Amino acid sequence: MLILSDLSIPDGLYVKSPLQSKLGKKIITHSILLFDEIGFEAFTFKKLAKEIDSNEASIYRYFENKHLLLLFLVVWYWNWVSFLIGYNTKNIDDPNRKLDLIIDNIVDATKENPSVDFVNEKVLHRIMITESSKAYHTKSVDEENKEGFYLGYTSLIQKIADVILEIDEKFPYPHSFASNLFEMANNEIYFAEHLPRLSDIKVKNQNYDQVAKLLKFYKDGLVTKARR
Amino acid sequence: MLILSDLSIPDGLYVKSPLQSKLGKKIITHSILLFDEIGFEAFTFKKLAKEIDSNEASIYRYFENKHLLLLFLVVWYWNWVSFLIGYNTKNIDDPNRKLDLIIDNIVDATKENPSVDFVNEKVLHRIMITESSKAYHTKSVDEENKEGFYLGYTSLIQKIADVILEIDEKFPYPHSFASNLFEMANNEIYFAEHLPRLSDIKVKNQNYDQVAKLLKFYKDGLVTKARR
DNA sequence: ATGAAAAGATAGTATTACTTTCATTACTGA
DNA sequence: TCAGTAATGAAAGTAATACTATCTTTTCAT
Repeated sequence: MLILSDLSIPDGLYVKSPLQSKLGKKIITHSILLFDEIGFEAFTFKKLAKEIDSNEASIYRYFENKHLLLLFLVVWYWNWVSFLIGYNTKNIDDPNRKLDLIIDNIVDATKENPSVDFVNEKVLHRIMITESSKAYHTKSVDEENKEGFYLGYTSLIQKIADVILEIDEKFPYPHSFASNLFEMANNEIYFAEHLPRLSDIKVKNQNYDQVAKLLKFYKDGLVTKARR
Repeated sequence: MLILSDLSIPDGLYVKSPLQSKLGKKIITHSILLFDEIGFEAFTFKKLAKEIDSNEASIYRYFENKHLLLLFLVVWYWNWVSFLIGYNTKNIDDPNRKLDLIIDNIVDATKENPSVDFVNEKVLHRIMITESSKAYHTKSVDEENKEGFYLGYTSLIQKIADVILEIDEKFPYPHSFASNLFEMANNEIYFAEHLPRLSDIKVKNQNYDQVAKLLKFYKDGLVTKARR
């Protein structure tokens, strides 16, 4: 089982760390389920409190508002994927193979991987697909960025960019390509499920293999030693 | 000047068409400015009413809620870009050149192009970059998709996909690539401005040339006759 | 067993997201 | 041109949201 402290999260994201107490963990567990069930817009602390037989005021002792709670989950997810990428590529030398594994983890980190007991990673992944971009498309991004809330994302992208440069040290857009892989993975899954005419991918039974194939097609087309 | 009826928008998106009356147009004009100024989350009909010296109830006669108002603007934007792409590529034969022009329009449709008097397209573009994805990442997508609210997007993507297939009839992901170009354009601009470590692009003075260059790099790397 | 910290319970406020009703203004067409 | 209708404005009301404050009870660590 994964150790919590591996996934360090900037304070400032929370009022009091939810990872240290029973109630805190219940908030995390059930906020994931509730976001998934009713979506970010309809989600309220009152509804969440009801789910866990607690009350609004208690939840406010952990998180200032639902935006920061979502951002907490998003940061958790970034850190978790980051951890898994390190974990799964640690003994791999070939950067090309490494990038393939990274793609597999980006597309579906829940596949045969360590997990944390009170976090349902499968459901968390679903939230990320639908809601994650709302966490950083706000008027408060710049301020939050200054506070280091996005270090999880930037360091994940940096890791991927490094592997891209290992394959092709002259590649002109390593960070853009890395973040695009990440964003595209979510988008393609979302489109396949909800707006299928925006995609050529078919997803059935939570099987995202075609998405991984698509990302690898991008990779092989753009990032190759022989390109120039 | 562009004729409004070129940009047809499904009814159901609005209670009463805002394009037929003075107040309706004021709502469109100022909702664009207000979304830009305070963001989707802080935007309310009450605040908008104050801006246009009207009142909440009157705005509710045009739009059910702010989500549908945003979606209206997004659909408008899709239709506008779609129109411009047709307009700017109509006498071009070379599909490769056509796709380059499409990319230019995706990245910055406000450059030297027809516009509508009561719509500030520059500001609208900014809203699209920050807020557009919120319009279709909701629990109501499927229902709204059934009502045809996303035909503007799907037909735009279909148009682009057709050009991609003109270049390379065997290209395996024409729709995914087309929608990714569109989404990536917005993302890269957003990242360049707010989370620069997620991108290699620099944007200064609203100059998005580097983004266009990036998208064309993708295009040239992936979509070529000689690829196989 | 005691004291501090955490959680629960309750109540309260301002704002949001609407709906309803009625009065006023504008516009339309015989 | 004036009667009727449609559009807008003004006001008030409701339920839910997004909090904050205060006080009591429970839990937990020494």
